[in-house]
Amino acid sequence: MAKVLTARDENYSQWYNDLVIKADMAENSAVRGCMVIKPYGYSIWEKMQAALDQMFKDTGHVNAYFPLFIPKSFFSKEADHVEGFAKECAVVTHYRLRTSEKGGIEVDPDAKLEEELIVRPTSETIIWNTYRNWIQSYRDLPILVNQWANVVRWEMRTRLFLRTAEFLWQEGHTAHATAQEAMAEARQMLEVYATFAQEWMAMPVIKGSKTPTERFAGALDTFSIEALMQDGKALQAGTSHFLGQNFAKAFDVRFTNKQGVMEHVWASSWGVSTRLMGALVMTHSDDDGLVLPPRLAPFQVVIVPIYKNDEQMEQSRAYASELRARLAKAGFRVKLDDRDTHKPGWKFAQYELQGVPIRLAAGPRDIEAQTVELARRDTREKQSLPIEKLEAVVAEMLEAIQKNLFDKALARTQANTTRVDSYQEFKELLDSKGGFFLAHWDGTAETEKRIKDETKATIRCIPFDAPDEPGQCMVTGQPSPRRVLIARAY
RNA sequence: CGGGGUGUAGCGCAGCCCGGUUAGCGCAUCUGCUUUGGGAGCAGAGGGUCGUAGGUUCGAAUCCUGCCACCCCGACCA
Repeated sequence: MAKVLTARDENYSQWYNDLVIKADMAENSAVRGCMVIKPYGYSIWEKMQAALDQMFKDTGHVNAYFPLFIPKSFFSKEADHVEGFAKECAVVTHYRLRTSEKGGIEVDPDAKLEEELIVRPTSETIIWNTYRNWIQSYRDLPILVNQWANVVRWEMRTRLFLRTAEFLWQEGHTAHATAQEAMAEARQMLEVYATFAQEWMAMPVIKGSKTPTERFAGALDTFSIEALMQDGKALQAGTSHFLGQNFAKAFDVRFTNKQGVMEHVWASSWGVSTRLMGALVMTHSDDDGLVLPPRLAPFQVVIVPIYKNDEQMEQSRAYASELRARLAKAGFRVKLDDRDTHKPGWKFAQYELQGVPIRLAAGPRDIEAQTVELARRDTREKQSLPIEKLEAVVAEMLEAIQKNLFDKALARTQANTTRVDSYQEFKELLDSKGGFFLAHWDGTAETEKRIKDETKATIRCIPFDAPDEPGQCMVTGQPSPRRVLIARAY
């Protein structure tokens, strides 16, 4: 088969770029740093959205929508927050164009905005400014709102899905009467993300707390799920934040508690973005293309009819069409590709590139024997299946694929997680093997910075499940209560 | 923003150093015939302001200057 992708071990990032484009997920647009998400890619994103949205609803959240534009003054109200985002904000300064004397159009200098508007890089400020009007009493709490939206962060260097100037995401913003409640919310939503990553994306993750330097701008505590990609680099797949009373104080959001005392509200926020698409690609796919977990695949099964002439074409199409109807009726997402404009071999390769979990092929031999050829994407196994077993085998196999993908990714993550006790050993293994490292750290920002400057690796998180294990910092020898997760990251 | 590179058909490239017929190749597209169980073959066809503006020259894709765009490597980041 003709290779259309760069092999992973030849050039991993080239492989990723090729794959996203060849699988028809997304492409670069006329706007620098912004991508076009194509229908196939968007369909995967819709599957993610649907699953997450249901999980949000199941945990008591409701959706709302806040403006794309944020008055500049809002940003300056929370010092850490403004500093965190100032360098990557797009700003709207004018509201009108006019015809230029030289032909074409130009910005009308007379249409300058009184107050410039920031295109949201995140919505804490506009939302907390709004919450002020919604909250007077403890009876108004909690507020559990999520929004699905686009945000803009003017990045220097971009990559499809992994880092784009504009991206799609959801951001949850909650308001609570107590710190405990807000913290519990942040922790709960991280669990939701971990469950989604593992059960839907088949992507194992490590849950933990960020160090103070890696914290979200304006948060008191940031939690994340970290996944290990096939090239040995970590990817932060979701975050939640305990915001304390920072935004409530900045926007003067207070409530009267049960004792009749005025208090500032406690907050959390949490989000995942289209970056999950990149994580999905880099977790399971191979040199022949995308490999999708069945629960997120736009099509779980694709059927390709085989024929040599018009008569056979009609027969194979009818046969395949029946199979399609049976599978659809059984509740599977199934596509019949009976186009006569492409040959079977081309279709096989294309659907492998697009990661369809199961492919069925049916031709004269199958009609004769009442069978169908079934091929599974993850293991490349093929078998001839009597059609009476179709629904049962497909159901079983989709579950097997979903499980196999997770098991393989988990085994890979575990095999590439190394406990190290010396800084020298860490540096050597980081270059030769990569992956996650569990090491002792003295808890200081200085040591953290030194590791980052010298190795480009960062402390990804302090894992929740790290056991108490007193030791000595691998860099300074100072005491450390437990190991932290370190890796080079996207 | 620093360093490097590239702009030629929808995509990928050659041609440029050393200026000179009608700018070429692969893939893709279109037509016809043969094909169709792993990315088909043959024959034919269409498609170009050579990034852009100026300059040098009898003559510029080719030489010179400015500008623009994009890519790669750094610093920053979900």
